[in-house]
Amino acid sequence: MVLSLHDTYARKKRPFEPRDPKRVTLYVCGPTVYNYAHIGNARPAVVFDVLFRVLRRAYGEKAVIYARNVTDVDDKINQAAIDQGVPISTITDKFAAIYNQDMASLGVVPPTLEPHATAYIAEMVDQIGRLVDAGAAYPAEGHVLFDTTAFADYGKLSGRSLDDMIAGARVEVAPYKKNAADFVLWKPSKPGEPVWDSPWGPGRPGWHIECSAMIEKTLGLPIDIHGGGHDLIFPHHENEIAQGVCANHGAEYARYWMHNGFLTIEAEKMSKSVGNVLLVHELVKQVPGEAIRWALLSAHYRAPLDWTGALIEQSRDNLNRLYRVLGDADRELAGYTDPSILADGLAGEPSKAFEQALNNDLNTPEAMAELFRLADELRQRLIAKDKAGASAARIALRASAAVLGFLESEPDAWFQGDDAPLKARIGALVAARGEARRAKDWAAADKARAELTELKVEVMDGPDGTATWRFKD
RNA sequence: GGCCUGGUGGCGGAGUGGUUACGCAGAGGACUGCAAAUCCUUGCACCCCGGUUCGAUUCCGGGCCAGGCCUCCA
Repeated sequence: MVLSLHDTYARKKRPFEPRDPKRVTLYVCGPTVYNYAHIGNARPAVVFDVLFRVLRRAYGEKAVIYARNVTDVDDKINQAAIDQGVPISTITDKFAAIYNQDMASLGVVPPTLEPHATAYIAEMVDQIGRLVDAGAAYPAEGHVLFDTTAFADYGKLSGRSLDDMIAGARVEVAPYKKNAADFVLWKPSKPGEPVWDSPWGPGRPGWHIECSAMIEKTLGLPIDIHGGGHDLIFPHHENEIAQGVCANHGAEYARYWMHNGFLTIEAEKMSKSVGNVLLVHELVKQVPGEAIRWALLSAHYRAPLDWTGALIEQSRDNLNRLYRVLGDADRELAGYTDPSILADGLAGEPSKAFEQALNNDLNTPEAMAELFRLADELRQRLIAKDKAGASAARIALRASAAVLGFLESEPDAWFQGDDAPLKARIGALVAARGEARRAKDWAAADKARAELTELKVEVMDGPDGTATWRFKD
């Protein structure tokens, strides 16, 4: 089955056909590194991580080039540097590293390339120069502005006309702009801000030019897929197209545009003023990264997602269910050697239904429902004592889940953590309870269970005094 | 005001022109020393109004509601 993706530009789902199946290119707008990433920042990172994984499965690991930029020149960064009295790089290095750590904790695999804006200033200056030469940009009072009337398709991605934009302009138009909708490509730096030389005077690049220059340099036009948050469609992506096309004699810029929906917190927009900004850095201390990832993928990527306490609880419960089956399977199948694995040495393939769900514009909720069907299949095989069938089901479940970045832990580690001394203590209590149950000393058995409950441990008794246990959430 | 999303059962959330999503929570049963886990059974839905149709939650038109963008914002 063919992968089909919703293209914002075409406003419909289209079969995905890369320009060159041996070199599939994906670009996603990454973080501005001046602060910790919040859960809203994490959504595109996780969504496009899934796309990256799907593309790599389809075209091969080496065939997919995924670039996610790091914006390290920006007003907010400058302000943070001034506030803290440190060089810009102190801020950007720190938060770029933290961003990568946080994303890794959510199971996001590193992109192929992570271009930093400050490493591509020369390319930006070059692209601005070509825009000026092409008559699509003009210098004015130390700035260089893009002339939006020079690009006939300006507004096509976001569905706006220039008239709309002028009518809707809520900001005072700078006097040096020819048209209200014109945007900055280059601007003079204020004292104390980072500054680079350019033919139009010292200064720094505008925000939009970063991405188009880096795309041109790192991936080459046209790229196959450009992704980002829904809120970036206008003006950021609209402007990128204008720059990329006009600087390259009308060449195509990106062949598919994908945008993930907005995330709210308890039905409210996340903002500092509301005080509901949820940092990934803090969240991963409270819940497993996989559960956060599950929550982010539990809605289709284009749909709005409301982040609530109930959502994250439910996500953890969902994973618990899958890990429980897996744990039972591991116990039942201990010592069982699967002949199919020996035969071809394959790690296993996801189920057909699972792949179909993902191929249908990354329908992660349906794919996750398929994980439950596979888990159910596994459970039924275990009940039927069908070891070969159970083994096959376990492989399908793990292989499918792996495409989404789930079930990456061992079940015992998921439920029991890695605190060895504590585990030893719990193990002793569980054993004591088992002894008591064999002796039918119910009082002693209940006492051991009560002590375990105090440690937030749940015991699951088996026959003959055997038992498994896990931490309650 | 313009543009873009979305509106499904108690909750989260897919999908479909006419049969089950799936998960969580709830109810009943089995199992269990009692539990937990597990299994079986089960109730609960498609924003409103028109239209197309034998038949619409699904297609078309209109409306209402919620969120986002139009200024930095994923």
